Amino acid sequence: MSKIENKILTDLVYEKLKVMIDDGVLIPGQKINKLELSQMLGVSQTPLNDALSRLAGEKFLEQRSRQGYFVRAFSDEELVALFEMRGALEGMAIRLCCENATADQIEELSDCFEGFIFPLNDKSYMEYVHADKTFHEKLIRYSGNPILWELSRTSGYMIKSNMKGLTRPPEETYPEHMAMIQALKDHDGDKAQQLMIQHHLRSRNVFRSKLKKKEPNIR
Amino acid sequence: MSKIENKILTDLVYEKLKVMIDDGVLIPGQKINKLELSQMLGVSQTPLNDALSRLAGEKFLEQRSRQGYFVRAFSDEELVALFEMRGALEGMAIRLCCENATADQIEELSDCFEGFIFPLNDKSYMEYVHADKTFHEKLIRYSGNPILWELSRTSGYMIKSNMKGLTRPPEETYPEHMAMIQALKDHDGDKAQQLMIQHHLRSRNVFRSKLKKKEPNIR
DNA sequence: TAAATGTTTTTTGTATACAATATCTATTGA
DNA sequence: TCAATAGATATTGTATACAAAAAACATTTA
Repeated sequence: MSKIENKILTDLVYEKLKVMIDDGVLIPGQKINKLELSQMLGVSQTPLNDALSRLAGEKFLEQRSRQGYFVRAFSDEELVALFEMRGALEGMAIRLCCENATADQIEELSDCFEGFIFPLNDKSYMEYVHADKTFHEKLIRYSGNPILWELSRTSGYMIKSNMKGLTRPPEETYPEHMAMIQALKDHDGDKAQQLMIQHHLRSRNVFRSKLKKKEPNIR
Repeated sequence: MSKIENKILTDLVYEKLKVMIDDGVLIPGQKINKLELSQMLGVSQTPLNDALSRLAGEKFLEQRSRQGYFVRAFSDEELVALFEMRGALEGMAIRLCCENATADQIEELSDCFEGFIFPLNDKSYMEYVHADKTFHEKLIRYSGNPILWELSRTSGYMIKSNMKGLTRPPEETYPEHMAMIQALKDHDGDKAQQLMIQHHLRSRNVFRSKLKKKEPNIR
């Protein structure tokens, strides 16, 4: 039997704000006007403050002394760092999946990318975006590591790096995903981890090359 | 010229609480009495609340609806997960060090474990504990990844897993550290990452074997 | 015009009050 | 003696008020 929900206002505000960030109602870099926002949500400033602090702890927001809260924006340099982090975490996740995931779960992961025929049309492109997201999410869930799972749901880092669309075209990433799925089926943790790390480092390189083009002008 | 500090009360409370958790004044599992604590610190409940929320976001505390805040305690299962996470993150850190760290920085990393002669006496054992901590910390700093660096300073996961003493004896970990340092000097990122992951997974196994001994009784 | 100064407005950060809820304690009945 | 209930106490969660600081605006001066 499911528990009766008896949530606290703070939690409701917290969840609402997270959705607002996810939906782009609150834009990266934007200043949060506490008074305005609390009136908009129909709550006092106290539960809003609590929610804002928590979101700052989770890196969705940034607090600047005496200036208030701002929606966290990631520089190109930080985006590079973000993909390195994801490579690390998801690399470990897929390794653990090789050890812990059931046959059914591996089947499910494999099914994510079933039936794509290239070149993709607009509809199947959208489906690929979705497949990509669920694949990486399920990997974490089936890794059996509760900390990774918690991080993926509550860390602004993980969620924000997942938000923007694809960084590389499906033609490029599809074979990489296939190779990972093969490694999963072979229960080859070392191989799978290597592949996942490479997968994310290649995405990182997209941002890093952007960065390098800028730098010379600054010097 | 250094800026004049004009910190907010919330931040001071936040930092104080972090020290209190680190020093064991606040014990894992313990309930936080807000009224008592606010009086102890000589502040009102508002800045305390903000600090508590932030610390919950960073996973130092846990908030249970209508019961308040508790110092976060990690089960054996979560400790296993924690070391898997550290393996992932520090594995990436050492890989990046192979790419980005300067010769001086690699020298500095190597120096951490200079001059240990086995068997260690009480004094040199303590020095080894310290060396271990600084080695892993510097790796993250010299990786050039600002997100990893931020995480290592503000994530309850990272800090808490670092708090307890050594999980394995120096005799066992010393050669592992030496191998990593060699890989660093060779700028062999793949190798270094592999070694680091194995290093932490072995520590994980210490907790995992504890877990397995318990399980059969539950069934 | 543009920079510097002074004034007003807005917004933050903090304290405090209070109602709702949980926890503890005492009492009753089996 | 123990469990169940009712009452008292403590603690949380929320609203509100207000001082201090920042931001915006207007005014003066070069």
